[in-house]
Parts: sequence; structure tokens; C-alpha cells
Amino acid sequence: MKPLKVLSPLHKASRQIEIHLAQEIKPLGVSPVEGHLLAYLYSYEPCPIAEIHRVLGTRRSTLTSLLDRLEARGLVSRDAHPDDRRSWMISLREEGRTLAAKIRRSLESFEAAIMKDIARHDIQGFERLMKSIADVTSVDVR
Amino acid sequence: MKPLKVLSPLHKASRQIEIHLAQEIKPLGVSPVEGHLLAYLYSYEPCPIAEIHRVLGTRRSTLTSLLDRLEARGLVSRDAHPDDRRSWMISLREEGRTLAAKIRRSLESFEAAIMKDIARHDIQGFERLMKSIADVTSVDVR
DNA sequence: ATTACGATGTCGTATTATCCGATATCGTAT
DNA sequence: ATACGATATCGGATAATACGACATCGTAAT
Repeated sequence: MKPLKVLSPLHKASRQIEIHLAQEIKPLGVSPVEGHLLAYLYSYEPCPIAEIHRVLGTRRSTLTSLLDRLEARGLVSRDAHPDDRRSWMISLREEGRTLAAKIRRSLESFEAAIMKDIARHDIQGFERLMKSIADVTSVDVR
Repeated sequence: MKPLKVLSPLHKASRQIEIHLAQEIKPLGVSPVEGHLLAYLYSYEPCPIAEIHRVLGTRRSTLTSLLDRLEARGLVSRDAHPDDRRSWMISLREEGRTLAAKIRRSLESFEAAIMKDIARHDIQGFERLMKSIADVTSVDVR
């Protein structure tokens, strides 16, 4: 049986990244999903819940309780959306932003380690493949 | 804030693949994880539970109940491990193999669609990056 | 041999996530 | 005005997770 030359390596890499980041984030006292959310907010806050759903893949009903917990811990806040009264805008609070900054630094140094010894044209090949996946799936996640 | 040129696209692609495959597999009556497991067994059966844990990432205690369900549906079987009496060997049963073959074909045509218009050197760049991730994380998942 | 250590899979309990449908509220286009 | 879709929440059923405990069993060191 011939191996899948893209899907298998991609899944494998995702698993490795997942495990690696879980170890890095554990000492900070948040779960991987929570960490991911904080890091995303660090770049894109404030943002509505539907956007978080699209990016992280976590169900909206799950996000309701996840945000409940983060809000109770004072890490994020739910504020009124200026243009849409159905929606909340999720923002980082002081403590959450501090945490998010740490996670962000961790991500950046991780990526730097990966990029060491990687040539520009290798990245281009990678990017073309990612583009092709986006085209074939025609799934909009960001 | 400068974007992460590897981690973000990789996560995005994983999400797109996840969503795409979930749609393909849904009509077959199994969940994504179940489908993934069946497809893996299709190539690598029979294999012990610890291996499945390493590959899929699903906790061993979770696999216990997942395999309970698949076994109850007659899709897989637990047989004695010839060399290790602590361990089970998981195999596909007839119906499970039929299902797995369908999933496998779906994966192959998905991959073929992705690979269309992708050059050999692009794949090489991709592979170098995957290799680098394996090295940096030093996480063994297969 | 005996021992120590680690690995295998299962079980229990508590917590969290998922799916599904229902709901109230509210934008948007007709 | 109206219909439609989107937003977030809630409830209930099912499934997944973390964590620790457990009995069993390979493996390597003594």
C-alpha cells in the first residue's frame, strides 16, 4: 500500500507540534486550547466568538463555557459589540495579556528553531502546498 | 506583530483537512477519529493499543471505550498478542475492512487533488520542513 | 533467581468537550 | 414589513479528557 505523502506527514507534524506546545504551555496553568485562544487574542483582539469558532474549531457552545471559565479567572472579558448587539467582543484583560505574551514568545522561538537551516525556496514549496489544500477543501477558517 | 509563517498555516491546513474529511466520512456512519483509526488499521493491522495511542493521540483510556464500541459494532476485534500477554492486537473484521477501504480511497483521491499542479521540488521543501519539525520537537509519534 | 523498573491495558471519578436541537435576540436583504 | 440567516446561550445525552490506581507482565540489572 503506497503511503500518503502529504496527509500522513502533515498529521504527524501536527501531532508533534501539539505535544511540544502542550508541554511548553502546561507550566503556565492553561490548557492547550485556552493557550491557543489567548495567543490568538494577543494578535487579533477584540474579536467575536464566531471568529474564534472559525479559527480554533471549538464549537460555539463549548466556547460559551470555556469563556465562562477564562472570564471567571479574570483573563478575558466579554464586552458589547459596537455594531452588533447580538454579539460579544472578547478581549484580554491585564493578566491574560501577560500570559498571552509568554505563549507568543514561546511560539516564536519554536518557529525560529524550525526555520533554522530551512531555505527560502523550501518555504515556498510548503506555501504552495498549503495553498493547494485551501483550494481543494475550499474551507474558510480565517 | 509579525505572523508565524509555519505554525499558523500548518494549523489552518490541519483545520481545513479536518473539516473536509469530516464531511466525507460522515455518510459512512463513523466519527472522524473512528475513521482515522480504521484507515490506519487498514495499512498497519494488527497493532497494539499503545501504537494507536502514539499515532492518533487519543488517550489509552479513551481508546478502551472507543474500541469497546467498534468491537460491539463488529468492525474490529481484540485478539491476543503472540509475544506479550498484557497486550491486545487490534484487527479489522470484514465489515470494518470494507469501511476502511472506502475511507482509504477517499484519502487517496483527496491527496491526488492536492498534488495536482504541485511540483516535485515543492514537495521536497515541504518534506524538509516536516523533518525539521520532527527534529525540533523530538517527539516520536510513529 | 530475584529484584527493580517500566510498559500494557483497564477501571473509576471528576471535569470538560461534543452533538443536537431549541431559544431569544438581532442584522440584512427582499 | 417580512423572511431569512446569523449570534450566542442553554439543556440534555453522549463522548473525550486528565489523573490516579490497579493487576499483569516484559526487560534489564543485580
